[in-house]
Amino acid sequence: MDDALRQFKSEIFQGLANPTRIAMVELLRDGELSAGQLMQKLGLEQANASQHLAVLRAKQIVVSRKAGNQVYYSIRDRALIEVLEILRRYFYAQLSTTVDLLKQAARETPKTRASSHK
Amino acid sequence: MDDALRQFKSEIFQGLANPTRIAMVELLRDGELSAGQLMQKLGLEQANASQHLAVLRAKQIVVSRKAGNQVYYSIRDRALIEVLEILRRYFYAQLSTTVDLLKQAARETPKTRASSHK
DNA sequence: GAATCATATGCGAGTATTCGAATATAATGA
DNA sequence: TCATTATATTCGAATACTCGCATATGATTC
Repeated sequence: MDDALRQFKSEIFQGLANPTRIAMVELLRDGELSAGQLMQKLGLEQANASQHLAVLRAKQIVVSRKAGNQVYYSIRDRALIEVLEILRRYFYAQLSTTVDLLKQAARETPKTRASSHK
Repeated sequence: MDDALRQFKSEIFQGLANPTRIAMVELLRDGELSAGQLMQKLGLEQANASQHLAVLRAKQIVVSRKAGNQVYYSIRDRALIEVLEILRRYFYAQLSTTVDLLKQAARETPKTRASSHK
């Protein structure tokens, strides 16, 4: 039954494993938006936006609500926002580590900058 | 520069978008393990384990430490454990919602169980 | 009903992932 | 040096993803 959980997690991750879809989820952070609004805000082809939304739906990341002519999307669970937030902090932690390493490398080999790493 | 962050996030997600790799990260939760230990605990082909570990390395999810003959892996940042933990809670929340829906459906159509949802 | 707007789906090409089998490398010990 | 152990890399086939283009569906308005 643990397998089911890992399967579930990996599908969530797969759903989020694309920058466009992450942008969509981030835009939905503060409330629902229609497919058209998402498409416009992200400058996507209509079909492409719809395909990405289909993935997010399939992976249970968003839910959709039909209102007349259009379809409104919202995040199914705030937990996912929390996940993105953790990764944001992680990113900056990583970033400063990297910057520190670069600074250190620069100090150790001050003559040439950018000593190509293979 | 927000694009870079989304790119980064999506790569992390891509790295975790596979049940085997999730299992690896979970096994590393309590400390480092060698490639061989991971392979054995998960019953993987040696090459396959190594490939998955390469992905986890490439996506900056784990770090490796060589000790003599073998290579020990550990999680680069506890944040990732936290992410998995959030998804675990999310999973059970989803699960009970689903169970509730099924119970409700069963109550509404008590004669036949499993009215195939297409 | 016809025209239109919002969204979804199907198709095909290009690219990326995943796996097992085979091979390569690197450290250890005889 | 040779053999052995631990790990990594390469290759090829199968599968999956992503995109643009074309087409389909569904609601609204005339």
